[in-house]
Amino acid sequence: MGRPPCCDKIGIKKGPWTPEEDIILVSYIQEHGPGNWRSVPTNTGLLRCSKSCRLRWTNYLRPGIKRGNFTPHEEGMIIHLQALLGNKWASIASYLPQRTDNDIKNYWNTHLKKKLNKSESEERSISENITLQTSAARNTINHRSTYASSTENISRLLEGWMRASPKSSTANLLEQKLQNGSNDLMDHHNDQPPYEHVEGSWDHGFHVHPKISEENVKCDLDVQEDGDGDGDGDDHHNATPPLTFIEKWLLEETNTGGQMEVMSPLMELSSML
DNA sequence: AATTCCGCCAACCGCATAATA
DNA sequence: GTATTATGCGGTTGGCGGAAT
Repeated sequence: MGRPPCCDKIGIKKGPWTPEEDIILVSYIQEHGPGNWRSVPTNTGLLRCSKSCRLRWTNYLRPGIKRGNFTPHEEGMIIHLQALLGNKWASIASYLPQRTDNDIKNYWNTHLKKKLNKSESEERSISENITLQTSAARNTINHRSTYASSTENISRLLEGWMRASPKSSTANLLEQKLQNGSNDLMDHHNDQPPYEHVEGSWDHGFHVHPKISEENVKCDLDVQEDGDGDGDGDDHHNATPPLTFIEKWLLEETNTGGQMEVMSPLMELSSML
């Protein structure tokens, strides 16, 4: 019953990959394409489990991966996407096609978290001197970890975005949706990346993210709203494409190589967090 | 020069969900 | 419908290299 076992744990090699193993894996995937990881160790003779092969491919060998320092623009995107989505690294990575979720996660844990903590404590020391602060404002500062779970706060973030974006009408719609009670924006387990139109190619040194090849572009927002009581999902589908504002905005930012003048309001927002 | 400390990052582990017999 | 495995994801760890002492 069920599927056959993934791989027997006996004789499985662990630890760093050797160049020889990399070559074997890459040439196998070039021939057969990524996927069906279960058969990779068997067919290649690699003494690795399928998981390890997949991870090695997605995090290191996959073409189109950008390595090295993160640009300020990428940094800004990560900060804001993290505020919006929480620690949904795969979802965040889908907005930064050249970066892996692992890379982003590492960068967050080693750089950005410290950076934000530092600015947060500075912010706190300043705020302690301001007596006319509302308790809500204090919560914003002191409960960053739960920030993304608040629809209200997401709306506030979007307010900042709208100031920076020309697509205010779409933004308004999205904000309305959020204010109507949808708080599922951060739940990206079923999210599809926004760049499904991007075509991967070996020739261009770019590979389609595994998730891109799946054509079901589903919107968590709409799904959430279908369950909000009115049961009317069609209107929403006609009214707004899934996450259009956020996704297009981010894509445009990426494609233009980083427009810091547009990012600056976001930077201000991040310092608010 | 030797040792210790610290930061970075590749890889592993465990869990949740999807897929399949 | 159920049992079982595959796959994907996020959290965590361990090794390596450079900085500090």
